[in-house]
Amino acid sequence: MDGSIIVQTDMDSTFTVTQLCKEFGVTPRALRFYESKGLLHPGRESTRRRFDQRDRARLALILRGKRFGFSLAEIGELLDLYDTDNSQVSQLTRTLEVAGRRLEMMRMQRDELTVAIEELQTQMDIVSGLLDEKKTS
Amino acid sequence: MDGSIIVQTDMDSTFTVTQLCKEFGVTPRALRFYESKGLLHPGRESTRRRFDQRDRARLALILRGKRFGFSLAEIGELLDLYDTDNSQVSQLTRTLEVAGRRLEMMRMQRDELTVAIEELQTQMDIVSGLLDEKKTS
DNA sequence: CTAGTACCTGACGTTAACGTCAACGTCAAT
DNA sequence: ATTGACGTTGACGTTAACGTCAGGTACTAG
Repeated sequence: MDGSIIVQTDMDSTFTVTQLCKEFGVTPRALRFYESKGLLHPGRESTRRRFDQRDRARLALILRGKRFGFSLAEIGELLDLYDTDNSQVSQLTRTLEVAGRRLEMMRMQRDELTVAIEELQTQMDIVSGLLDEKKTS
Repeated sequence: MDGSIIVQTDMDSTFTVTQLCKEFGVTPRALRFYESKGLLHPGRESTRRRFDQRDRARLALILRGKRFGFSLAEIGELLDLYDTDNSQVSQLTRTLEVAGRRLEMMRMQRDELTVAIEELQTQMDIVSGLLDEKKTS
């Protein structure tokens, strides 16, 4: 023996479905769905999926993108841009374009939401007033 | 003088599909959909729909509700509450409950959106910086 | 009688992002 | 040999709020 406790030949980390699921709080179905959409490209270890660091990173980006409200299609596009060549000016520019549009939409959404919140609050105040009258009568 | 210009026997107004559609900017399909969901109850004039003031008012409420992000199901519930007896304390209370929950959700949504906006802005700034470096090199 | 216009009723299609089976494969442990 | 844990591939189901036909009716104008 070469005297070492051989625990893992590849500590270089590769993950199983459930590992990633637990870590990111998603379902296996979701991972498979992302793969089917070309967002992830796990290898196989005799039928079973094996995700490497790159996939892990991509998954993180996917979930972050979702939080931003990007659709999976948009996320896919952005991931592809990252892949091709991160340093190309045109790619970065494109990324900024897409992100910029999303940002604009998010701001609009937020503003509309703010207006709606205020309106609803007003409505509720009115009803609340009515209710008080009823009670004190 | 009551010798007035008699223009319409029923100025008491009843509307046709297209009239309401134009006024509120919705499609006939939408009106029929709302009816199928029990949100509107137009009468018939030999197959054709006739909407009265009450329906018109309900439609207005429906659309307002949508702006607030209520689902049609929730809107239906609220409309029913209005119908049964608008003055009953319990109904008003229920209305406030439902609206309160919605308001809470809207605020959460807005807050999350705000965070996401800031994050995305940060990301963009970073990428933007990268881009500048590339250009000035 | 014939257009034309407005309207009607089904009923299937759409979109996103998975959920939910069913049926089967792999591998370590018993 | 068998049980379990874990995983796999289809493939159809779900939800909301309508869109989009196809094919028929009702009534007015000419």
